[in-house]
Amino acid sequence: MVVNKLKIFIVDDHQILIDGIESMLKGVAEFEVVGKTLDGNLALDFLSQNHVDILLTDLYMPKMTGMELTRRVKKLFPEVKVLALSVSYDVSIVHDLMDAGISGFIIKTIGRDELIEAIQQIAKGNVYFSREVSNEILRSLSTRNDAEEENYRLTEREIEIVKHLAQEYSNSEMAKKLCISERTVETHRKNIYRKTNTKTVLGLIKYATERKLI
Amino acid sequence: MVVNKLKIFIVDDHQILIDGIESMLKGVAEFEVVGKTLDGNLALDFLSQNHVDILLTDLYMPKMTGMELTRRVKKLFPEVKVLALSVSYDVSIVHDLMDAGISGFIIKTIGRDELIEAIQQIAKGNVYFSREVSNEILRSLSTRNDAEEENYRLTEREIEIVKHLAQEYSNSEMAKKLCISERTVETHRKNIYRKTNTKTVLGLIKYATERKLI
DNA sequence: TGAAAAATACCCAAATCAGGGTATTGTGCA
DNA sequence: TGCACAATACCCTGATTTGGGTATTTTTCA
Repeated sequence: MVVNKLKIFIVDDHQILIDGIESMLKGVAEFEVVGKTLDGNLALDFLSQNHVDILLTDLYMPKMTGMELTRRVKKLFPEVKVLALSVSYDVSIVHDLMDAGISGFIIKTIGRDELIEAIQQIAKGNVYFSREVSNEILRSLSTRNDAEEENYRLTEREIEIVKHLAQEYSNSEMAKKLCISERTVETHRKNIYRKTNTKTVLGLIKYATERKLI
Repeated sequence: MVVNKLKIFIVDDHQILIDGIESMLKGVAEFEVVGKTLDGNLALDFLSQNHVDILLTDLYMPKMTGMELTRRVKKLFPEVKVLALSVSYDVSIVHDLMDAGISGFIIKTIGRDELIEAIQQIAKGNVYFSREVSNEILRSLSTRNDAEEENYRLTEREIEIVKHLAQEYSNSEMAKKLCISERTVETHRKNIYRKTNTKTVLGLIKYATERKLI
């Protein structure tokens, strides 16, 4: 008797990881990788025309973040289960991901076996989090409310400013380059500092680098 | 007739990438993954006891960077060819890697085919760089020699200042912490900027990081 | 012991940034 | 159609940094 295979779709901006995961999942009889893309939009296109059980997505991607992709997927195709893959964990983002309807969250330090386990669990309807992540969630629940890490998202324009800051542009240089007033640049910068809770360029660039915003 | 397989060893702090690459290379008859670790030191241990043709290593790892691993490997086992894998390219680091004796440098946006090609090329004794990387190297070579790279050395105190700057200390904070006048900190800073030919904290930190001053 | 280098400190001025506002316009979503 | 948000721009002020000096003391080393 033929069992229906779990149809899996992979999104990651690193081709090598896609290929690797695909090779890895090929060895599992109950899985079938039905597609893969480097970019969230193409994933949405695919989902609109094909049946997919599980969407495995990287969180930090240039064009569309895993968060945004999850939101859209759950809105358009709520039956698709989403498993997020990240290089690191960050409790604040996990919280938002759960709001967005994520089914699981694993970090890249895990191996083949745990990946397979995670996929099997969420296929059953369970929720799966890497041990590191769930520990951190528990820890943060117990020490909540002291330093409320608000999770503001930077707008595209703001990220553009951050990228320029990373290249050592001054406010006036950015104003010239982007054809906007220096006042506007200052406003963006203020908003960015407020949202990221940073106070210096260096701190901001560290923040942005850690979160792969740039 | 049995052909000798290329013995490959993988080092990456992300287990999933290791497993993925291994699965990927398993499909290639001429390759054999003889080992893999999450950590450079264990790789060195392995190399001391086993024959390995190619060491495939991530560049950014917590305990030992790919750069350091490359240096040690080429010193202890010069016949082992090293292929570096990175999420992004940075010309200055590529230059240092070549000094360290690297055979190839690829970025994670490449796929299975290019990875295999890269391994085959460097096994032959050739050098392989991802297109993005080699383009950038050529570009940087063409714009060389304009800003004479004087090799001033920073004093210990100056490096101490740089380290504090990297931790987002302001001049007045450093003055307090180091028990010196704010004027002195300013002087150090001026001298540092002059010696390193930088103008901003961020630029300085980049300079210092590239040269491993901090 | 004497010269060189390093660390210290100060003066001055201009440029830049940080942080507090408010306000207008356009766009997309409910 | 109206609200929320993004992008734009301006006001103000104080803090901080940058960049040009000079100068003294301490350390290092030939």
